[in-house]
Amino acid sequence: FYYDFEFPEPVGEEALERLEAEVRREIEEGRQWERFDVSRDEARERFLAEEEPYKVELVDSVEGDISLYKQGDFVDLCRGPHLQDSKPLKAVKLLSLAGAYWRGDENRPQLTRVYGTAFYDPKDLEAYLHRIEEAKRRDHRRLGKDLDLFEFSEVTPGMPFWHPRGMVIWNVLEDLRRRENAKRGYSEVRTPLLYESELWRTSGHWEKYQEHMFRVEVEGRDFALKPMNCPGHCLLYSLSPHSYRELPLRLAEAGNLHRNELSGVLHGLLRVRHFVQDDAHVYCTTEQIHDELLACLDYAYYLYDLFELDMRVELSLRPDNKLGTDEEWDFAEAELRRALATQGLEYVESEGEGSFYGPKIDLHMADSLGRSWQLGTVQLDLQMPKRFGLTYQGDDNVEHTPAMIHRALLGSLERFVGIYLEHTGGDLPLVLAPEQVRVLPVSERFAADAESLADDLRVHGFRALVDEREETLGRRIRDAELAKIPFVVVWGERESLEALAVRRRGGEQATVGWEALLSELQAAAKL
RNA sequence: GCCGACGUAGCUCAGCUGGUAGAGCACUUCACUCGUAAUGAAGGGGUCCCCGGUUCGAGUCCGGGCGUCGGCUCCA
Repeated sequence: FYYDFEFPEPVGEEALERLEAEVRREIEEGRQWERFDVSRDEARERFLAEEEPYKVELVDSVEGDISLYKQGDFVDLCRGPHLQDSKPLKAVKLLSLAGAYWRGDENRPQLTRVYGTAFYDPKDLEAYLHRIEEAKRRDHRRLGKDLDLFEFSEVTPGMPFWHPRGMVIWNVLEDLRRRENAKRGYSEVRTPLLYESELWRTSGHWEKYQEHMFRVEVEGRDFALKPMNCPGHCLLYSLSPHSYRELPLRLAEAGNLHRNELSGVLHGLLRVRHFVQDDAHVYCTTEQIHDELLACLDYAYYLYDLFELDMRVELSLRPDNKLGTDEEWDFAEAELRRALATQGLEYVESEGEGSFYGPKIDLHMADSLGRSWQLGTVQLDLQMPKRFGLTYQGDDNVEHTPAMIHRALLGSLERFVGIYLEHTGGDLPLVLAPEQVRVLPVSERFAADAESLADDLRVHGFRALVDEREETLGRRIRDAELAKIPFVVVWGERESLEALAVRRRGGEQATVGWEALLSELQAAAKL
């Protein structure tokens, strides 16, 4: 609802508290809101008289008649519907203050936005706040600390330090990437981290993104760390001549990328300044575009299915600052739509959200608080190859310009791990669990046996450790549970290889033989 | 970058109106040799984010910076 409030200066938490008290008081006293429609001119005149330039602007930008709502003497714009009476409101909480640019434009003034929520039942408010608290326990930044996966340092903001346990996850993903790339006809390449600014001018990134690049001056020459792999790949392509027989040429590289993101947007692993994408660029003929797009989407969904992820699909169309002609964009957008249709994917279209060199299919997932993050992307680019003068010799003995598909499927590995931690709440499947099995000797007497059991597991390729600390069994069970270890094997007087005491994450217990345990682990560890 | 909040031990946090720092967990040592989510005792550990100012004296007050969190904008 709208509320007329003189904001105390300075705007801050104290103001928020005062506002909340005021709102509570008014609601308790009871307020009514009444709707009435007026013509645009009438609305305009009213807000002009009130010296409300923002409201005048809103009136001017709306089509047709205007609906207003009235509370006592206070009248404001509202498209409606609007609550008519405050009586049913039983719980109100103002959550936070934030600056928000007027009409979402950073070049315009910033107004103070108040976030709040209201419920018909105080219990619902409590439940809502509880849900937010719960979500915080799934926060990947929390889990990264608790599970000893990664951390950050003030000395290099936005650049993760991966701990040994985090690297286990990383390497599993990296192995998967290598294996599937090999299967799907990609060639692995490796390109430099630093390039002279000349390269970025050629690609067009310099003009748009130079403030966001890490620049290095060496002996009077201006270098920049690569913020993406594509120009390097184009450069690589251009270094030797190509025949149509080589196409499609699929170049893959999990290169280290640096982007100097604005300090205010950094967010754990989900938005970082140093990251690695499971990146690849496919150079192909026009005729090959469709099949290559399909192969990319197929590959992407193969990965998402492995991890049981539901992606939101967005088709991002030509932006204002696009390179190339409308005809090229018509063609590229149509190709992406056709691929999505063939693949049978539901998607929403986003005008103006495409990259400057081409439209893209973006694959999004939500974090624990419902915020949406882009993971995968498949982009069709007809511009970079031209800018880099890339060619291939056709069967007609004439030089042609190839098309280029940019694709990252998990997206950045950092972001993928972050989102996946939130998705699973840290209960990683066996394949990704840094420590898969923990063996607990009941007492010191059984330590040697426990160690040899863990050894056997390691020989079979599992990540198994023994917790030999002189702590009670209960204590070590608890620690294993908190560390979210998928399998705990207790070894003592009563156990033998025929009868192992196996506890699964969550508390379920069973007695199983060695062979059975091994085959269960092997089945679960397959990716 | 912008708006708001926050920054104290490895972690989570307490520290009232300025008098030079504390808890729980973790860690170390000792005792216990243990049966499915916390055994007990003792001990070590701090540039109170950084720089400057006010003051006899600053974790505490003021200014600037850095970082983090929630939004906004951005995301090649």
